[in-house]
Amino acid sequence: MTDILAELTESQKTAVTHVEGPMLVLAGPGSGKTRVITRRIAWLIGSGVPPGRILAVTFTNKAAEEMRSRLRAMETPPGSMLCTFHGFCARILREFSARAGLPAHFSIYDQADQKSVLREIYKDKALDAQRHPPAAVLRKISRNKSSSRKADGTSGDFGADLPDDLFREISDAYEAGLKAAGALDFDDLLLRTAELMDADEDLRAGLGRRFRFVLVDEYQDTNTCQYRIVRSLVRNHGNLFVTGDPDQSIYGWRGADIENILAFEKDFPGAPVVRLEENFRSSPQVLRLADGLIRANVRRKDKRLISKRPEGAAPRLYGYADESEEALGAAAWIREMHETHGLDYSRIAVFYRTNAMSRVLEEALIRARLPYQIVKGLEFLERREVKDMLAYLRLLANPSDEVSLFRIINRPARGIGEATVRTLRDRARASRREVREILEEAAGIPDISSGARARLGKFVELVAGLRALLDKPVAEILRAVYVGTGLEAALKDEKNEDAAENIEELIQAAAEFDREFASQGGLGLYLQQTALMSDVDAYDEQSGAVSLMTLHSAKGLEFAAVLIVGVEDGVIPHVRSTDAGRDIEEERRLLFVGITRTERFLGLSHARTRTVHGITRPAALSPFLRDIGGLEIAPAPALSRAFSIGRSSPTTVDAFTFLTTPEAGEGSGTALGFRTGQKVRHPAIGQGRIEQIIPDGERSRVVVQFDSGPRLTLVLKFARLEPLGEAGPQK
DNA sequence: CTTGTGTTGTTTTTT
DNA sequence: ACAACACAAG
Repeated sequence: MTDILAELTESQKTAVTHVEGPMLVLAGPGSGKTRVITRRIAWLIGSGVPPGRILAVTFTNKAAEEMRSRLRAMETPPGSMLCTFHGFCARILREFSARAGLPAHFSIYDQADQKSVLREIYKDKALDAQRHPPAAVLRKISRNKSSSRKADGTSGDFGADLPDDLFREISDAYEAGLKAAGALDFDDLLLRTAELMDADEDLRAGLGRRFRFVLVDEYQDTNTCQYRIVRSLVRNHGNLFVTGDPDQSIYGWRGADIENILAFEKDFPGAPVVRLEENFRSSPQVLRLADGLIRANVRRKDKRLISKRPEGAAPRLYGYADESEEALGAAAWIREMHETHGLDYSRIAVFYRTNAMSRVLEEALIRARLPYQIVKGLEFLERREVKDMLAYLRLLANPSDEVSLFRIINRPARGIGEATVRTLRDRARASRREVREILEEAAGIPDISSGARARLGKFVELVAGLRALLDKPVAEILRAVYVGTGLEAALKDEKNEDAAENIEELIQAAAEFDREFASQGGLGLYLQQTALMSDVDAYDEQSGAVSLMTLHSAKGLEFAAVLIVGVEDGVIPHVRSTDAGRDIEEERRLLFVGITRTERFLGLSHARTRTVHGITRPAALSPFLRDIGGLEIAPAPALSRAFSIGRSSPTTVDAFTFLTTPEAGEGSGTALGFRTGQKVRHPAIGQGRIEQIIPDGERSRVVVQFDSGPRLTLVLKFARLEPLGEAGPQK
């Protein structure tokens, strides 16, 4: 019991030893939050609470796993429920499937599955996917479900021709489709659980007794459904312990409501609030930068960030001509971190705003022969052959699963073509029955050719045969599917060794699952786990490789050295986040989250032009960096030539002078020193001629036609244009 | 019914 | 610029 409190600060102790009643822990980045949660679980158990009475909800499986292993290390008795919200809900819904009106083996549909459902609907209703983009429809459906607020009109979905009644029609058909397929999407998992507890008081109270102590991590990222679930769970005992940080709320776009944490004290009057403001992760320099940045936000709880770490290196800002140079610069930066500072590659990370930005980085790292891992776990599960295999499994577990059925009915090719499938589908729709029922009696359908009928019959038999294996270990089922369906033979025929290897890997992994979870339920749990896997879950801290990931994925992780690329207006904050009334503060928080992952070395980089969708545009430095103008940032030294690759030694930053010495930009009049027609030189792009001047105070811009081709609009202050031959030749 | 070609959107972030 | 997807030919 005593070592549970070892090496804790006073406020951490207060949180750890809290037992009855609600508590809010406002935990700044690096403040030992995970430690507090795990120690509190240990404390509760040490005080006699049976482990099974404790529920701790985390944001990612990774975080849950981390806690589990820390508890194991502390030799805390196992048995507490540590999982993600979605995992928890999936489990509850499976346990009480009958009361929830769900099939025992409901499927969980991911985004790709959702799209398939919509595709079918679009076919049925002859809708134009161009005019009414399915993605926009899905976004809206998701929003409605996860906020479970009355839909507040039709705000937001720009560009989508989606009148209310059409949306309602598609949305209704979508829900009907899911229901018929015995499937739930991610939002349903939460919504149905919330509804179930509202509708079934016995069940709600029972769960409340079962989970007498509820802990919720990352509370700032809960949406309305999750909030409802939590409130229902603790209604009788009020033992709710939440940790979070409003400044790290970055999931508003998927329905997370920062109000949940901001209003905690109103929801639970008198609840003690513990602030963890000491940061055990980042150097004072990093923290100062982060603090200066986040202070610009209005909707937050004021909070100090106090570094308990020794002084470190000054954060640097790097400027490059374009994203390729930036990527090469990143490689050089990584090398410097590794070689001069002796950091292991696995302690180094590069963050970016969008997944698409990883590509250039990858190319550069390959060229520089640097080991890296892209934290994107779903890539493997998204392989076609793997998805096919999983679709078979889902179909075995849930015969109604139409998306899975259509996916594999002709995979490998077994002569059941589009025409046949359409007939089945149309008949099912016409008679308002499930496709599988039609399929099973297909032998008697006259408008299917006898050949096709025979093939359908064989398929039905095949599936029935496989279904007999349902209770076997997952690896065994997978093997039977692989061989029995002829997939193995087909891949061999195609000489598709990659695919074959992937499937072998899948079976291997399943065998591991079987060993670990044999007792807790077979195929159902396996499918649930694979469906609820997330990107970060694949992050391997011991890979010995540099980690590349999105800023979103980075949350909860920490690295000795962090480089954030693309710190530009339009990237961070992202263009799509600035329009349609979305919250710009969330973008600032995103950068804050990225910065605060850093222990010692922080780099920010930006490119002066960036190519997106094949269009090259000039990119101004992120306006967020202006918020930290008063802070000390060491000048960015050009990286030593020894580290630079090819011709791409990084150029020193332009904007920097402005940030550190504001007076230089303001009154000097340099901005006005330019005139139309003047020849200028840009350190990265080369020579050019000013075509136009757009005066706009601090943000005065010039349009420059460069000799090398591009015509760019540049913000004078950032662009560091040199006047060239003032008395030079005039036309 | 598969295979190849052309056209289109796609990209913000994810459980 | 690229992938997915529809459409056309073999």
